[in-house]
Amino acid sequence: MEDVLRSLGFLCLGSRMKRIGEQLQADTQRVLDRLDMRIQSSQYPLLAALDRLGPLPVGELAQSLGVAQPGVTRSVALLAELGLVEVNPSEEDQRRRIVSLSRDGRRLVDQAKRDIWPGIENAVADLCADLSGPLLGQLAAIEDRLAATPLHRRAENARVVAP
Amino acid sequence: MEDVLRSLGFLCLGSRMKRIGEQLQADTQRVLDRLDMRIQSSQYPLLAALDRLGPLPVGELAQSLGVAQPGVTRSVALLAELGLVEVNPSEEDQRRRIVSLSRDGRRLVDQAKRDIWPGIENAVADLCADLSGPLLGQLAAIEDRLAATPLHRRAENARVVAP
DNA sequence: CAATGTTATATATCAAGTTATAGACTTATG
DNA sequence: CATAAGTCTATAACTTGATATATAACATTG
Repeated sequence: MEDVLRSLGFLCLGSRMKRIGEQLQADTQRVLDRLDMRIQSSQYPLLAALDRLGPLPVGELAQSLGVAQPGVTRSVALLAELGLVEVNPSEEDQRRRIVSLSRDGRRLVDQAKRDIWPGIENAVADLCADLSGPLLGQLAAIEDRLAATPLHRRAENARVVAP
Repeated sequence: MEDVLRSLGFLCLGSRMKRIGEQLQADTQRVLDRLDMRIQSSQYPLLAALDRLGPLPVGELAQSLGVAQPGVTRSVALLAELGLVEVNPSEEDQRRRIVSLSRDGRRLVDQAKRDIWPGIENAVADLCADLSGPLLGQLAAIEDRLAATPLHRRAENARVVAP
């Protein structure tokens, strides 16, 4: 069966990148599920942002993640519910709400940085290894490789190779 | 403000590709809005699939687009509502419902192929022109270029260059 | 050939993004 | 200094993807 998005090339590049991104996220989720993590893969970037940049107001968090503010408001509400982040009003400006990692969130991030993220990063790096040339060709190669060996298998192998 | 997804590299490649895809779709939508098209940019791949492959049952349509079947069922219902596709039960197998372009759908696709898609394709090709090297670098270049000159501006220019 | 299993589609629910807008607070100005 | 304008966050409504499951039609088999 012809892959129409691939055939259409640049015309549907947006749909195609979205599709690849979704598959990567879903595969990553599988890896996390096996490790008994209780949050969605899509929440990690927010936690990583707080880890890298320290406490941030909602708007700057959205900007640093490159998403719209309401999405961050919702994610923050969810993570606060789980006890992974804390939200405090800013002292200088009562409109701003400063988001920071809670103790549990700190622990989760530290564990992820040590035990989980390296494996995922290696798996994705493996997936993209030795790619070069035009973008569309690289995307096709990624799709083919993912179909041949899903990410969670690569994560296992990668973990063996990089202890 | 640091772009966290970019800093995290392979670890968040899925989120990042999704983000780029969404921006491309949104920008494409802007181009279409200006041209008074009444459907969403995300529906075009389905119409293009029917155009390329002819009438197809729902499942094969999903497969050719690389998305899950319920998404196609929903899109088809929407496009049928708009009168752009028709759905008929298969004769051999009463479970299958064959989707095809209606007369209006045919006309829309023909018009799009003639007047609209080339401009979009050129704009995206322009966006990706002269890219080479590692994937992450190309993605960063695309993000930078999109930020500098949004797609709808490129579409205008591309149309002038390629009559 | 009835019962069981399989397949195709529809439906329900969820997730995570979007835009538009409202409400609270801050800043600027006449 | 009161009011107007602006900024920050939350909420509502929508989009578009996903998975899980129900239903209906077909296929197989004891």
